Amino acid sequence: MIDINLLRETLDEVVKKLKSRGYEFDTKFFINLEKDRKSFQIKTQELQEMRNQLSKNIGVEKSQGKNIDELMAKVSDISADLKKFEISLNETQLKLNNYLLEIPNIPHDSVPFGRNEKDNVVVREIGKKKTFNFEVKDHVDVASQYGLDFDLGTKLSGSRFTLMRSQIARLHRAIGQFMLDVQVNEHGYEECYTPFLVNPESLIGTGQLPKFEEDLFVTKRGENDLLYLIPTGEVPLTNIVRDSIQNIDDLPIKLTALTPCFRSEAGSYGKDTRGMIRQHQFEKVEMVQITHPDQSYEALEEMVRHAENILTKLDLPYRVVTLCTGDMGFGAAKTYDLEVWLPSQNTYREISSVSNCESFQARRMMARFKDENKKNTLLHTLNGSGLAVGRALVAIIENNQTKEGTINIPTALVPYMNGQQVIQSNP
RNA sequence: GGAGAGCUGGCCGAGUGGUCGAAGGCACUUCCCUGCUAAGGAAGCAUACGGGGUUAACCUGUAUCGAGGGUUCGAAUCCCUCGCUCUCCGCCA
Repeated sequence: MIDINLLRETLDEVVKKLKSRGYEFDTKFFINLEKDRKSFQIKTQELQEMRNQLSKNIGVEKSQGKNIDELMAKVSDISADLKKFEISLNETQLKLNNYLLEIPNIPHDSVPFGRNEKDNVVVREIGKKKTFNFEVKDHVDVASQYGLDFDLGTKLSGSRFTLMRSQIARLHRAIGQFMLDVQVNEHGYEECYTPFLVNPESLIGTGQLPKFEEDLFVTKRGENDLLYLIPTGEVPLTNIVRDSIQNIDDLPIKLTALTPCFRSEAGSYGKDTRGMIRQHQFEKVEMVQITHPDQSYEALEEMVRHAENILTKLDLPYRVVTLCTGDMGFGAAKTYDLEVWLPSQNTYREISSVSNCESFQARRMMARFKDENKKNTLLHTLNGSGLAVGRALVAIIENNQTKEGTINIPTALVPYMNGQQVIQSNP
């Protein structure tokens, strides 16, 4: 949620910035609503003040034995009047709030302008793309013989679900464990195990609700008792600080978790239908940092390095891109994507996304800290993948395939594979 | 799933219809006193939002005693619904 005071004070500027990311702000709607809100609120509070004062007088005069009928009648009138204004005020504030909840974050000034992913800016390309002296296969063709099974995934659940078994299941587990260990042991994140089902408040806090409900899987107990499957570990990790006032000395708070992620991907029916690039369920190691507002952009760069470190250790070629204004996610002020090289597609594909949400989520969550002057101030929240496990598996399979159809296991993962170095038919 | 108890400010804890945003204590901050062992004294100390303003510091108002409704001139206090916590029984990994 963006700061309503920014809208009140610098409306034109905010509207312009939102437009740069493709959001049309309804200025007229907002101004009218805000005008209503103000008049209703002033009137309501005025009447409340009168009522409180007169009611107080009733108590006093009653104890003095005076006749209070006239006063009571008067307050009664005020209360009736007040009720109307209270209802109007509530309705207006609800409307205003609902509108605010659906406005995306304001892009940081350093974010390049652009309309879509074509306008993203490559920051750096790291690692040598391997050359193959044979025709490369994609991960589906390489790994089906080792336990990657899409048919059974479909049988059990439907499209975009995968069953992994034997060596591929093992490798998949190894990747997740390895990534989590690096984030905890080398980068200083606190390891967390989180709920995978969360309440609507949490999803409003991080920005998935109310606007993107169709992307979520929902579970139902009673009619109004909903829990959602987390679309990313960002949700439980970031919401740890919801409705809290943190101590400045505890900042930054660095959290990580290996969690499954569930996405209904409602708007992506035609995309990536083959293989496990785009699944309804996948695992991801998430990094979250809760920082002082002055430090969030340093933290952003640091988190990109933390994600890069994983790719480097896995010996995977990748590039870092800065997302342009038009391609950023809802809550982000600035985002870097890490894209890993996939030889079968002869292209880079997203494997990590690291964002600074500034105070956007913190405002929704009322996540604050006592600043240098003892004033409650909104925190900044950042999140990033470190990394997506399923896509890392794809990248490893494809980049490390051999002419013989075996898969070399990256050195960093060998200890997690009980010393195994190659995936092959009879290990 | 059954039975019972409870939910008040950072914490403990008073308050059962009227001047209560809420006694008292602890913790914390500043100051005073004291030559010193967690000694004494004074003051301050919740959050959100609104209005005004010389727009960081000030003045003022409103709301908030788990949440939401209701009764009432007036609700922390009475009624209803829901949520959460704890105890006992059952069940279970």
